[in-house]
Amino acid sequence: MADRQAQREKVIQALADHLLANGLGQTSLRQLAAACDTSDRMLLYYFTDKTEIMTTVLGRVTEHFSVVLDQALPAQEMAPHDLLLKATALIRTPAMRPTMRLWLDMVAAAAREEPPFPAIAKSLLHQLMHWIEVRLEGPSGDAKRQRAAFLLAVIDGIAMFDMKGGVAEADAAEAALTNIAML
Amino acid sequence: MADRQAQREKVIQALADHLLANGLGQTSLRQLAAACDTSDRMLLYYFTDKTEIMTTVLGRVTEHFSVVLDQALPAQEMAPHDLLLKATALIRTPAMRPTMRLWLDMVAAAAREEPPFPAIAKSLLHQLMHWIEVRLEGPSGDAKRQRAAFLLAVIDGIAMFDMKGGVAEADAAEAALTNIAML
DNA sequence: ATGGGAATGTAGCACCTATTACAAGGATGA
DNA sequence: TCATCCTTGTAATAGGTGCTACATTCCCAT
Repeated sequence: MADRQAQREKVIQALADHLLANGLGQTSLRQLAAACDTSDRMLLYYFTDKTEIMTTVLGRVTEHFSVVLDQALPAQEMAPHDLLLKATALIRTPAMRPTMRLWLDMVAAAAREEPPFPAIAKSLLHQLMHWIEVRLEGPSGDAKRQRAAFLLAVIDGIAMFDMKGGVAEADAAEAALTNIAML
Repeated sequence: MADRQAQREKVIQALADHLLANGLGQTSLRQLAAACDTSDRMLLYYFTDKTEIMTTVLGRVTEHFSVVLDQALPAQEMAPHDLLLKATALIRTPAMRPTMRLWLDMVAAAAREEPPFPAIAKSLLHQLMHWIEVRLEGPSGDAKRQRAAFLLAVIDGIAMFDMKGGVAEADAAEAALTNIAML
């Protein structure tokens, strides 16, 4: 019998992949179990709760998300405009789509005050804000935080177009970015 | 017995309110029935399907949404900057919050390719684009469409902050709007 | 080899889901 | 008055949900 801790680790990875591929819609214990080739019984042996499963797996996903973002764009200050273009292009990458879709699912659940999603969403939001602030040139302070929030809104808004089936609108908004100036 | 058509109409209204108040999370037939003071049995007498219930009610909600938007801001051309400020303030109104939350739920469901949401989301997206283009000064064409898409991305992105529990970030992004210039 | 504990399977619980079959109420036209 | 049809209730279907009780198998230390 492979020892419990190792098995649990494999399950977390498999479930992370499953959530990325299928979103928060197909998450009954039986479906999750099928996705990682075990039984619902065993899932509740590795974890105490369905809640613990979800928080653990989603925690893993968001960790990975942060790492990917950090590696994709060096943590080096740049002009707002450059950051806007690069971050938007990065986040609209096909490889990023599953992650963004899952992120959207989580935000929706958070907006509906469904634990544990509000906490997860807020935490990831702060991480994203930090990711931007680190890469944004200029002195820290309220002004920088405001610019960062604006950039994140734009990037997120454009990514959201893709989720709505509005690829054309996303392309259009991205094209418009070249004509934006931030004072 | 109040005639079927009239009763059906009342039910649609009550369910629209219920969805606005509770999102797409609490939508079992029994819950819907309780929300409009009838029985699940009767819901399936007024409508053929749960799907028909949802499409009808959500259609009503989006219709109402469009009307509210049209009435809140006169259909008159203005500078991009003005439109951006006014639309953002409008959409962040507390009264708008239920609608935005439901809209978010629908986008999430659409992203997960769950019928009938992709169609609904795309349609509403086009309505919003049109709403902006009508109010945006300057000649029509690709350039205008791009600016409109950008504006919608910003507005939506800021509204999304509120959904994530990031009121502070939404405020910050809104404050940053005064320093944005569109060429 | 054997006892003990960890790992896993089987079966079931009580509850929820959309939907339907059947029957009964109630009004309405003949 | 009676037959008919529109409306509504009751109850059941077949399946899904998170979770648990019990039993079994398996490995490892003694």
